[in-house]
Amino acid sequence: MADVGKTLLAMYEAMRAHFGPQHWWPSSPLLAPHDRKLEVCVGAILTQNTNWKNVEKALVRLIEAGCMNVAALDAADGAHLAELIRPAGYFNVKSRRLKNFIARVRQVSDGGIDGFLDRPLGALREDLLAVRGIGPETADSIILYAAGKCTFVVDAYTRRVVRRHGLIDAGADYETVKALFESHVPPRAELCNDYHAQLVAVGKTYCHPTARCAGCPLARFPHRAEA
DNA sequence: GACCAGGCACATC
DNA sequence: GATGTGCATGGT
Repeated sequence: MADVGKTLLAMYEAMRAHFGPQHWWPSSPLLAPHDRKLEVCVGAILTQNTNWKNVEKALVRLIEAGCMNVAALDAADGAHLAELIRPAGYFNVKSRRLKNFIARVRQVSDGGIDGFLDRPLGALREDLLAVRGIGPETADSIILYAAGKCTFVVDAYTRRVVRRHGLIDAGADYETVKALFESHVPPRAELCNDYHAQLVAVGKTYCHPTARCAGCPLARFPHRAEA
């Protein structure tokens, strides 16, 4: 516990050296630049408890149907929207969640996704969390990857890695884990972005109940082997 | 055929 | 306030 900040940065450097930059959003080639931010928002909702490959299929279907814009999503019939996003699973609930999100966007910024996102981080986060179907992880994903503002996204992988490395209590909630990173890691959006992606890579490849620590870029940092 | 994947809302205890 | 359950597809 000598210097948590140094440890967290060293862990990041080790992961990045091992996996290379992860190029998470907004690097998807699916859309023209002016629609990219909306695509990220939609993707953040569709990826809830869902493999990203399936989300991409749903995003392509929305784009091909001409629905990847605020007006079209707002006007779309819920059942039709559900059918379009079917490959991403949970299509009925996610259709409602998308409609809830779009309604909030129109309410706040008179229709534009840029106007909605380009506001102070606190107000934006509060608005997102008020949408039924958007929890803290999805809200922070939108803030970081769509709005490009610096916030730390915490997911199951993040929790598991910091817990195993003794950086946080077992019962720590979302905001506590988020605060750990935000109080020790330089507040740069690119860093928040790639750090989260690196943690996911470690979590998928090494840091889970059945995997071994051998080969993990974080193996040289103090940790427990068990889940 | 079981299990998991870039969660959240709601019911229940 | 902690824990359990439904939502649903596609890949391994």
